[in-house]
Amino acid sequence: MKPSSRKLEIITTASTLFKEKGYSAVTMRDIAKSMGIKAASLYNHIKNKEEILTFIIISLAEEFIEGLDNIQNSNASSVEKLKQIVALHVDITSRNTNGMASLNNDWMHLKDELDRYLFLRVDYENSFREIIKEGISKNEIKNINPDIMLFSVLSTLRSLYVWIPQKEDLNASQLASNLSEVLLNGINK
Amino acid sequence: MKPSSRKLEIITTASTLFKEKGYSAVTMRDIAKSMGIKAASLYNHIKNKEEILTFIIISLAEEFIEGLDNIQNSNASSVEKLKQIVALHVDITSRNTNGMASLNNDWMHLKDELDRYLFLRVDYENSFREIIKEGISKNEIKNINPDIMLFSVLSTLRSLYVWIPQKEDLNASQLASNLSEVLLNGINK
DNA sequence: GTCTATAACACGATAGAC
DNA sequence: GTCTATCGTGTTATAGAC
Repeated sequence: MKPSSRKLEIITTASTLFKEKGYSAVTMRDIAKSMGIKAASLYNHIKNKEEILTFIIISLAEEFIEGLDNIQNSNASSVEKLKQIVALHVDITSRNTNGMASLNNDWMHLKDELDRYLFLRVDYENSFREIIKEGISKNEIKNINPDIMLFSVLSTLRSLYVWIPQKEDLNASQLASNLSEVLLNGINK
Repeated sequence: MKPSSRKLEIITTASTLFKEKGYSAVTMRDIAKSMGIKAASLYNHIKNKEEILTFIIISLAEEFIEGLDNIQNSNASSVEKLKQIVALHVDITSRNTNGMASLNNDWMHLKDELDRYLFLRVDYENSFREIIKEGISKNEIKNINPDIMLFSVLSTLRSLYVWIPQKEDLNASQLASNLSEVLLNGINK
């Protein structure tokens, strides 16, 4: 999908508002007011409110799937793959913190594309889990319940959108390497 | 605050719905329908919709503050304190996963008590950060940016409400000890 | 304590002028 | 491409009967 520039403007404006108040609490009038136009004018560029949310969420979800596929098909070690996943999340989130809020919190308001989103999410988690399991069997990663490790790491990565805007002094590669250290080796000395 | 049993019933019913769709997307009619009564009847027990959200969030926030105070004032080592914080989150979240969803996602819709909530949250994060810094100075914890460690651990703990209902086979103490291991010592072998 | 009825307003979306 | 005007519906909350 290649939206026109005006449509993109609507989407980015909406993303900012969705992050602040959540999809349901943001009205078409809110979005229009932020752009200095009337709500009715929005419908010359988009079909309805849902289309805005769908675009934000699905395009991000696809970016994650594509990134993980590339990592999975590389020859790197399991630990190296995990570091690349951390970098992937830092990269995508840095470029679109507002959209990441909707991906995390507003997906349940999807209609037409809800099933596809859920499929992509399960697919992503399964691939991630496989990399962890592969690391366990290759003796690179501790033999703890893989679900607990997946949950712990993924929870942190999914929360990056809250934290990155508050820490603009750290650049992406510094953040990714520090975060990899903490997630892989813990905080205990 | 000691709500009547009927009021508590409204609050727990609302919590379930708030977790599924978020505060803004849940109507008074939805809550009433779940209880088998009409929306107007709710107002015999509560002042308005906001009061429900306020009760859910503030009582949980106070529970966390009280728990962290107890941990902070103990004589345990820094690492031991961190393990106790993990157990605190597992405990509170296990007893009220629905309410934790609102605490995490719907706090911005508070009105009268928004400032107090924000104060409690900053207070909690500051106390948590102090325990980490104390651990660094006592050479118990790695000398990495404390904010990154705080963010990483707290993000995982705050996401427990999503995960605990899916893993009912693990009891609280097992989960807390496994999670402490992963958060403190990482997943790398 | 619950009901019906309704006030007062906000919502998403459309029609048609410019 | 934006506007004004408006439709049809959904929303919180209240009034008053039972």
